[in-house]
Amino acid sequence: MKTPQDAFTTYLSEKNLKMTPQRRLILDTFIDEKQHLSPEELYDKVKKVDPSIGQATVYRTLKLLVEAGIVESLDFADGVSRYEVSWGEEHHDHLICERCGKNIEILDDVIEKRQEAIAKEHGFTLSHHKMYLYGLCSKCGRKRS
Amino acid sequence: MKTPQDAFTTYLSEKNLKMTPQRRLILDTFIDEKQHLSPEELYDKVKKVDPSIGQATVYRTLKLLVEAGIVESLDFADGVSRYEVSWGEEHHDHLICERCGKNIEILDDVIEKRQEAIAKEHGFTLSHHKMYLYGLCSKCGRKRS
DNA sequence: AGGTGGATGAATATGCTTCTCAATACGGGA
DNA sequence: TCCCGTATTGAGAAGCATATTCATCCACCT
Ligand SMILES: [Mn+2]
Ligand SMILES: [Mn+2]
Ligand SMILES: [Zn+2]
Ligand SMILES: [Zn+2]
Repeated sequence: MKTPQDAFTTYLSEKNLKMTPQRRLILDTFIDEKQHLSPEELYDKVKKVDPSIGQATVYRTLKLLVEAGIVESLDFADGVSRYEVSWGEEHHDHLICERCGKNIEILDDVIEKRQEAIAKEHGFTLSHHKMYLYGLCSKCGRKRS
Repeated sequence: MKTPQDAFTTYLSEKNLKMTPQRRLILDTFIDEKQHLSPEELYDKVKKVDPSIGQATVYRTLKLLVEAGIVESLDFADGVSRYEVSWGEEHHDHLICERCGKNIEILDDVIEKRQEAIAKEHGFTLSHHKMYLYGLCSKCGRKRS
């Protein structure tokens, strides 16, 4: 499978857009950080390599990466949007501790199949879904204040 | 079971807060509209009855209603927060058409049980979850542009 | 009546995200 | 190589939903 970088280059040229040093740096930095990053956090990382970069460019590039199907946007309901590199990765959902923020990636075939079935029952063609499970992890559950 | 209004009154007095005409009007209006309302939409409805009401009061009251467990906040990824009255209603999730906005409430026992099981496997105590299925409804799917 | 604490509306502030704009970089053709 | 059109960029301003501030108001108790 193509690397995310190659996929991005391909996507850009298809749209008559250009691969630039800034875009390359932003994607490379994102891939290095295997995390659920907010635009601001990614901007901070990128600035360490190229302090002249503007945060508008980070927002714009994230938008492009989502359109290109290389990155997915997440929603942990913590006030900022978050992203993760999804290219070449298996789909998964998230189990989140509301106290400490611990975040576990989960995947359940039974659920995924039922989601498809439910959509079909209603005549829908499913394009994607979001599922977030919120609760307390074992550590935080014990010392519940 | 208590009505949402009674539940709200109870909650307020427990917290040494007061039931006011504004709060009563906001909840009554919300209950009349069996919809997924945004704060702005609710504000517009309420203003028709009492034009002197402030939108800060709508935001504040919605927050209280969520805390009281009478209302739930939703996230349809359309740029605004949305709410629905959940008191006395069965939990459900949503199936959303990305083209026309059609919104179907769904509930699947298999999924709900698996969610609990997954959380347990990871030592989590689940407090709640969000699940949104996005796609195209039968109408919009046919005339795909 | 006077006092106390919550509630309110208008205005202002906040925080994340997007847009505007002038300057710059790039790439293909003369 | 120079020219030209287009895409890109960074800085700052603007948008937009939501939260907060603050002076006033009101309900209730003594
Ligand atoms: Mn899933
Ligand atoms: Mn559910
Ligand atoms: Zn935890
Ligand atoms: Zn539709």
